[in-house]
Amino acid sequence: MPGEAGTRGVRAGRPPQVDSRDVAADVGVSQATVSRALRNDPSVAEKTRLRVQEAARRLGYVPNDLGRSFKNQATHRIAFVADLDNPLWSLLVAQAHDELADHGYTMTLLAEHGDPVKILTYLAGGWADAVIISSARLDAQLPQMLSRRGVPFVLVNRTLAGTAADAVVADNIRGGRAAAQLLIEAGHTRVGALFGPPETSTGRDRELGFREGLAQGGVSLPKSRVLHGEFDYAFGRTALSTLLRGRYRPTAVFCTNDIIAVGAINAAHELGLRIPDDLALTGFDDLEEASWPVYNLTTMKVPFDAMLSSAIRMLLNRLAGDDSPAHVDVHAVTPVLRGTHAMVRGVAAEMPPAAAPRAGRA
Amino acid sequence: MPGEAGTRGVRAGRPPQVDSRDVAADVGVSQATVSRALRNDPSVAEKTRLRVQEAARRLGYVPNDLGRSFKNQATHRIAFVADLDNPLWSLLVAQAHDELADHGYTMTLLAEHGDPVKILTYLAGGWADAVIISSARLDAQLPQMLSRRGVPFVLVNRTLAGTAADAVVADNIRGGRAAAQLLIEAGHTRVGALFGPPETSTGRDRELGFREGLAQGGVSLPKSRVLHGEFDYAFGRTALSTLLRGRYRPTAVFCTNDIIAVGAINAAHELGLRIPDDLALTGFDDLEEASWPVYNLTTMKVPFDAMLSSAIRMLLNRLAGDDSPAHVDVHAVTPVLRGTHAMVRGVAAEMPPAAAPRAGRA
DNA sequence: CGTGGTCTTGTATACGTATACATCACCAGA
DNA sequence: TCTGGTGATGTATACGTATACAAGACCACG
Repeated sequence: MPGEAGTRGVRAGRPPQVDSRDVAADVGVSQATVSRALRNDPSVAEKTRLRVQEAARRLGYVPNDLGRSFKNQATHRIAFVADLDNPLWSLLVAQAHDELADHGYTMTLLAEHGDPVKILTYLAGGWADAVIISSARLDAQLPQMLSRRGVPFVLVNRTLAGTAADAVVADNIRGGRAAAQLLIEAGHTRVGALFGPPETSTGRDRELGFREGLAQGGVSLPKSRVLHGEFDYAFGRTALSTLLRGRYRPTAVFCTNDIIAVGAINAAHELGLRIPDDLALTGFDDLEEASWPVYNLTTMKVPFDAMLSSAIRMLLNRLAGDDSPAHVDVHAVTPVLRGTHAMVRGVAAEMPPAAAPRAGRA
Repeated sequence: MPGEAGTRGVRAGRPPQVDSRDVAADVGVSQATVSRALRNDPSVAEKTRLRVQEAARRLGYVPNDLGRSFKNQATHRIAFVADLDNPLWSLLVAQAHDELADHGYTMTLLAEHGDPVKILTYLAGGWADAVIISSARLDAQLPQMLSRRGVPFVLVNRTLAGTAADAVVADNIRGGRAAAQLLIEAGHTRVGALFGPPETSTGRDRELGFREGLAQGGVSLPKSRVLHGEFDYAFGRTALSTLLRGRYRPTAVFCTNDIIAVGAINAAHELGLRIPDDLALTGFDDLEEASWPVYNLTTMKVPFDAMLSSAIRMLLNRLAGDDSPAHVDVHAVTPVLRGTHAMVRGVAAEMPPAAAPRAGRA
């Protein structure tokens, strides 16, 4: 007969694992009673529960999570799909970890750049109870596949075309508009832009809003002063130099997120440009770095904390059985005025940048 | 009879899950054959395997990961315990994710600041096959508990007192010494230091090495020019100001990691100090930011890529059955000379900092 | 035509836990 | 004393997969 005592729970080369039956044998009760006692089932007599708990502690019993998950067909685990090439993810992941832990969930990380089929195989196989998707491209197929499989998920920071899905986003269009107004009010007329990837909703919407804002203010945005690229440092750094090589260089540049702006500031620093005198910049996101003295970046605050909390709340509700229609939660964006934009007093600089007197507003 | 078709695999409110028996019924073979066919067991006839695979695809069958993990008592999942308060973690996690994925493992993230008992409960319960610990305090109990439980683990970047455990570290003592020599060779005699937490091996060893290096060069390090704090931006920023308030302010400051150095540079920027003319700085780690123009930080390169790869290799070997004695892998640290240290030409500045001619070396 | 072997598939079972149901002890009330 | 009820525990089973073992089909060869 297989499964004799002594052969059970032996993982190759490891100490034999104590299971609930061992505890039961020790106390002299059934395995079921052990299970109940440790889960504080009220039907277990107080005295028995104490004896079981004592024995469990003494024997070093820890419930086997694999058995438990298997039985319940639930893992208490939530997958976080992030774009690990975008530094923003670490901010979101750290917060998500803590909030999920508060609710008894753990988090596993999946990179978006991984094999999508493999990712789906994991997720469809009961690998996690639900999914947080923090950085989807508009054409991503994962959300549709998940909803077909009935795996709850929520999109954070970005949305998707077509799919009706729970999502939490910032009001990127308004934010883009506000950024445009900021630069226009400061007197800039020769404006440039470093836009993010058009296949992301953030990239698309911020660009859209910014263009709208400029149009409302009667300021044009010629193609020669526009570049598209990734949401990363490298793009900001190289693209700014490119932008400044043009014939009519901009006096102000809209950067579609703070990372790009940081890259741009570094490029400006390297070129010996003074900010905001020679060149004004705005970012988007209000990462912590934006407030650091070396950057002191004027930007649009995106309330990631609140957004992520909201997303997690939505997801936990779904897990609790909420089956109301998909909901998109839009959070307002607020300008944070720091030192990288400035009032233009005189005429904007020509080829050799002339100093514009500083007039910080915040 | 329970378990009739139609009631199986129904998770509350979700589409019924297709299991291997459904596929078996569809093809007209046994469940065992399905399992074998999809795992490419050579004992399955080619024709049968194709029929099974076709049916699996058609029915949308995905193996239930919970059942599989349960059966195998293995998750193909590795836990990464990190200190989420230290920005360094995101660098390590991103790389670990990809390397583990290459080997068929997924990664779950656990914050060190979480409840240690809960963490242990997870890990002892078969929750992950192995553990990477990236940021242990010297007094951490987790490693001992893991080794008692027989859960394979490896320490990255930091080591522990007493415990014999697999670990991969940088040669922090030598690195500290090299940093001291660097400043001494540049002519600094009035040196200060922003040391990290003494209860981390990195903090302790880098401090030790730096003190040794200074002693060898005959340079003293009075208490008034030393501060201890966390490995974070806030410490660097506030501590530098404190340091400069002293009577005999340092002309050069050793920062125990790059994050602290970045904080210090920001503080210097805020105070209007020129670097390296008014104040020289060195960091430690060589994060990407160190090379950015606004920082241009002279630092000690810690080869995190190689270290993490080595750690993962060690861990996978353990999982493959390697039971050789614990091994500590020490990686060399190399100075990266950039713009924040400089040769001191004249006499070091007194209270009102006088300019020292710039003499960058790299 | 039987025998032994090879290929292929089926049958049965185990992994550890949670829980529906059965059972038993005990006590209150008639 | 018997009945019905309650509280506590035991028994049996299911979750989905992987695999040892049994067994059947088929062929080659004597």
